[in-house]
Amino acid sequence: MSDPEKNATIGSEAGGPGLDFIREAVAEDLRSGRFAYVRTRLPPEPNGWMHIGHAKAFSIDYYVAKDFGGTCNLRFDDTNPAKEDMSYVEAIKRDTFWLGLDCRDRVLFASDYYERMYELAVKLIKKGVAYVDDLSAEQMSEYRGTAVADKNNVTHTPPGRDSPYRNRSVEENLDLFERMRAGEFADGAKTLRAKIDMAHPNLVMRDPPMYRIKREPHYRTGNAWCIYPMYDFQEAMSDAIEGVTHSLCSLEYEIHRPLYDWFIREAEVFPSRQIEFSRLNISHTVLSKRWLLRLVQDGVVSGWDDPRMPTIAGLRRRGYTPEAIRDFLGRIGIAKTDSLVDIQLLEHCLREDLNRRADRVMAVLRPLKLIIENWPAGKVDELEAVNNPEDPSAGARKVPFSGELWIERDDFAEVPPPKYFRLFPGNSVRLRYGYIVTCTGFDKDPATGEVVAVRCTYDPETRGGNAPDNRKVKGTIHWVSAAHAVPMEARLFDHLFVAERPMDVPDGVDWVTTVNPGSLEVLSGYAEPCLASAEPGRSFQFERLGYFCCDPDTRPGAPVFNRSVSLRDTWAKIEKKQA
RNA sequence: UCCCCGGUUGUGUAAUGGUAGCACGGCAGACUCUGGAUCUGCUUGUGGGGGUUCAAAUCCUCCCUGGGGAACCA
Repeated sequence: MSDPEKNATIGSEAGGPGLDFIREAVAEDLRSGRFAYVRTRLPPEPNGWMHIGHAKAFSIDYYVAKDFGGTCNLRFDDTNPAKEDMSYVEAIKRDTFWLGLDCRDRVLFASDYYERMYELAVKLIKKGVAYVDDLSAEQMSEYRGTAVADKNNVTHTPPGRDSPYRNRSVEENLDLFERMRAGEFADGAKTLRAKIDMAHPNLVMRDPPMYRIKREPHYRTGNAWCIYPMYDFQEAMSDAIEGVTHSLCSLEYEIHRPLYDWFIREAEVFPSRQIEFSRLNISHTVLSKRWLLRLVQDGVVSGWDDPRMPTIAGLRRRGYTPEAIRDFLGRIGIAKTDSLVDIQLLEHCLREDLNRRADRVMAVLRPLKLIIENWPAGKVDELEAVNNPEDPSAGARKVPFSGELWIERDDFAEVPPPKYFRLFPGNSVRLRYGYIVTCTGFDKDPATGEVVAVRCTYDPETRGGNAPDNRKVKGTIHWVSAAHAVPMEARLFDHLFVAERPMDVPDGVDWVTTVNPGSLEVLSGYAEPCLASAEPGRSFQFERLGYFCCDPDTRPGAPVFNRSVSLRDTWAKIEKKQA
């Protein structure tokens, strides 16, 4: 790595109006000389799957460093062996890099600093600002005090009480801490605590624990340690060890900042600066490891990578691109207000990205037979279709056309509603890239009354969809030649929750039960021949229907597609208004 | 007021004492071989009251209101 100081830039665009408050603070720190360079870190705990909320936090860290010519570490905060695992490390790395946050050369682990942190803890003991306590967890909690509501519902925080072990001598504390490490005491029997102020109005500052005894094999250090640092001490020390200038985190840690600063001051280490921002909330979904875990465990979704999940793995499987996600994260901004971002913005970003890049194809999701009565028996026409009108370099392809086609059930109406300009008896539509046809009638199942086939005649002069007589045909519908169609499965998704804020449920209602029952719909349809060989992960636009991504469940000859997002559907709006 | 942090159109964000702007959504129209895309227009906002000032979203003050805060989790 080159000298970071040489790379520090305030940047022409960095420093003026329009900067978010974090970049503003960073620019000021560079200007004032508080820091000579910028270094941030992504601090995941490897205990679960990464979701788009993490992606927001990560990209703030990553791009703040990048914008100021600094560096960004990917540091795993792995100090709770009970929950952590190497598989999560790999999953988080994969998702982070996939998003384009490339910290490949700077992957670090807090667990590599255990020895150094231990030494720093000893330093605090020697300074007389840390002590070994024998209180149990329950006792400690009771001694620290708690916020209580009085009869007027005003909460108060009475001062806490000193532990009887608070005034042990430095020598005794040193000895005890060493023996904690050596494994002489049972789990939970002792803790190392910072000696701050048991009457502090901020509960976090009332002699918080720094180390606990926990005999649990660690996924990286095995049984080398039986004591593990707690978050506040670990975070401050890890940041210092790495020379992190700006330790960016979400608002929930705001109240921990005084403690973060206290540890830095007392340990006399590199003075990282913690800055907090609000975490991401998105409407109609939940963004919390614990809640997402619940959805997986209860079988509400098929797994962490279910396409309805807001996890990175889920979004990827759904068909989200890194570009779309990054665009979204850029648009929502950075602030300290509690916000709820409309999921429509995320969907908009995907549409915009895929519109530029996805090849168009034709597929029918709810098939209805269309019979062209005057089509020469056995004739097959090869018609040329444009792959992507937004991208001429995508070229064109041939699509087979014959006398029996599949069309969308929605594209025929026995009795047309107002402003309907698709197929109905007597009306003409254009078959996309094909011919203009006129509806002559339809067949009904005598028993059920269901329309089973639509009949029409075609105009041979209109090959390719052009009308030589310049007549106006309002509707253009998509189709698939029945004889050439590839059967396929389409999975349609709706919001995971109907409610904007799924967690806001009345007392006594379990939020999990409010999952949108219509969030998954599986259809059997037909696609044009080129989709027979679609590769998992590839995205297409099914004309007039939406963007679809080929799912890993795809088997040879049996493609499966996930609808990533629908197209904007003006007709659906009109229909809704009419209803 | 136990402590901390917030409150700008429906949503998210900008304006750093000097024209309240942008994006998404919504609505209307143009165009179109996707009722797609694209383009144009429109609408609506500084939580409230006082104060300082020529001038306040911005500074002061009181009130209202939302979030966070006791873990041997991070």
